[in-house]
Amino acid sequence: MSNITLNAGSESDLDTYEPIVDAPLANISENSDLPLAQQAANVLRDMIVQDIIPPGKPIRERTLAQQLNISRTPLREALRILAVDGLVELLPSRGAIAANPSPEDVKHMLEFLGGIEGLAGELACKRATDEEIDEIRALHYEMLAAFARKDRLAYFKLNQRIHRALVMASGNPLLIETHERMNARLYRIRYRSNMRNTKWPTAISEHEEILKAIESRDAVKLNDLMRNHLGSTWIKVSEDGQVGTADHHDND
Amino acid sequence: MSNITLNAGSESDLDTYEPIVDAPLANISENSDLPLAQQAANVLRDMIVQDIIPPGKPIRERTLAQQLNISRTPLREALRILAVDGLVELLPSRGAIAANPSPEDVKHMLEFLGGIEGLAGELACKRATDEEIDEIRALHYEMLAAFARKDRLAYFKLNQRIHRALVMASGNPLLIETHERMNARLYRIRYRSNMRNTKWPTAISEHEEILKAIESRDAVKLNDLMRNHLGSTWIKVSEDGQVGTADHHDND
DNA sequence: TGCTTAATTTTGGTATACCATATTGAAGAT
DNA sequence: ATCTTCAATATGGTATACCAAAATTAAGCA
Repeated sequence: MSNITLNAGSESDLDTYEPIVDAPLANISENSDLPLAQQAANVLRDMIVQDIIPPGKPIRERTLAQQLNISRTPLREALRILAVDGLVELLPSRGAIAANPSPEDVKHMLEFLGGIEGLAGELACKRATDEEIDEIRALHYEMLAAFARKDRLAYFKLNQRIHRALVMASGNPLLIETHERMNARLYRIRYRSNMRNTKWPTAISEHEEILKAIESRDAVKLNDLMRNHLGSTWIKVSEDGQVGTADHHDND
Repeated sequence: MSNITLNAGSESDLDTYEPIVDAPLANISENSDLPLAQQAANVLRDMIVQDIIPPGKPIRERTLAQQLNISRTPLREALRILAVDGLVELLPSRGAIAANPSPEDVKHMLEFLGGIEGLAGELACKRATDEEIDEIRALHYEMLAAFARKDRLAYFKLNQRIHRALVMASGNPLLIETHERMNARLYRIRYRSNMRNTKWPTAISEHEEILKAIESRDAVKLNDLMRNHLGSTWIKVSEDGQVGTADHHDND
């Protein structure tokens, strides 16, 4: 039984689960033009993605609303939004918990994400501007720099940016949005996987091929590469066994 | 300026826009175990998909809540859900309107849906059970029957069922869900397109090929077929010009 | 001591009240 | 007659109140 709380500085699980270092949380401000529900959804999304709210953890409406200084109404709307996004699971008349995907779920998600990236890569080969490709190349070399320094965090973030840039270059808003959402759902898992990954050189060589493919605008090749690129993530994840934080019937 | 109202029996636009005949609307019942927000989302989804609420039409919370015999709270939650689904557009502090995709949007959606179906088809070739393929074959022949009778409505529904069955056979829940959602967003448009389609025989021959591919479990072939199968829809849509019901600054 | 059951508390679901902003319509000035 | 300005109204956004169903705890029984 773990005891992860909403507050930073909680006690257990920290030896096995390093906190995810990331951008600061989105914050809720009075003078934003966005409705509170939307702002709350953004904050909550960050909290779940960054493992501040770990998988399976019940989300109590009153307490969380109080912490965010909003009422339950916009918070509930935010929860509905995140449920459609797959980051929150709504249990009928039993409230919400942070999504807790099974290993099988993760396998499906990675397969799906690979497919999306493959499609996007194929389209990107046809539609990317030369400037977009230049930027991808630049990111690639930045990533190599992070690799050389063995800076796993920097590597991870650059890796994400490259994939994102490739998908953006597809020019299809639905691919972009779908990619972003699925990425959020997998972020936690891939982050952990990245920090432990022993097959780093393999990933690097795959990326070399990806860069070559987009540079030569080889659509079929890039599709295939990106389709299977995430496979290594799955191997890592499955080797590590643990995917989520399992049951969270305890807390606070 | 059109005058389509929520109530049946409205006046104009009916000569150019036949109502979409479909299954009865989901209904809101007291004794359902689903929360009202979820039920309302289902009803609203049907109303939008079936063009009872036409694209661009403002959705007034109080009036609609009254019509559905619920309060604004669950209705608003439903609107948030549908917004994530892309069926509703939320204008900040100006409420919600039924989604009104531009021709460009539709083009992207069809491209995306084709990609999803291609991926699903490829996986289906590898994973479909023989029984699933049998069922697809059966649906195919039912569809041919509808074609022989020139029963466009029956044809359309069977066509949808075939595509759905193929995607289901992929065994990937995310592909299935994504397909279903995108299908909902395109339903209205494809329905209209189907009712006017002049290249019916072409579609039929494509379906013959699709059936052959899944029967022989030719993954690459089926991917390609399904990927480009929807292209004809776009040609039709773009030829017809009008995609949505344009502006709806008037109403009620 | 362990199990069943009843009282209590917590929690999610829904309705309503209230507020601020946006929209509409009327009045007045040019 | 047209534009401007201001009041009236409608509408979305948020908070709160209330209820019913769960979950928890306490009490009673075997």
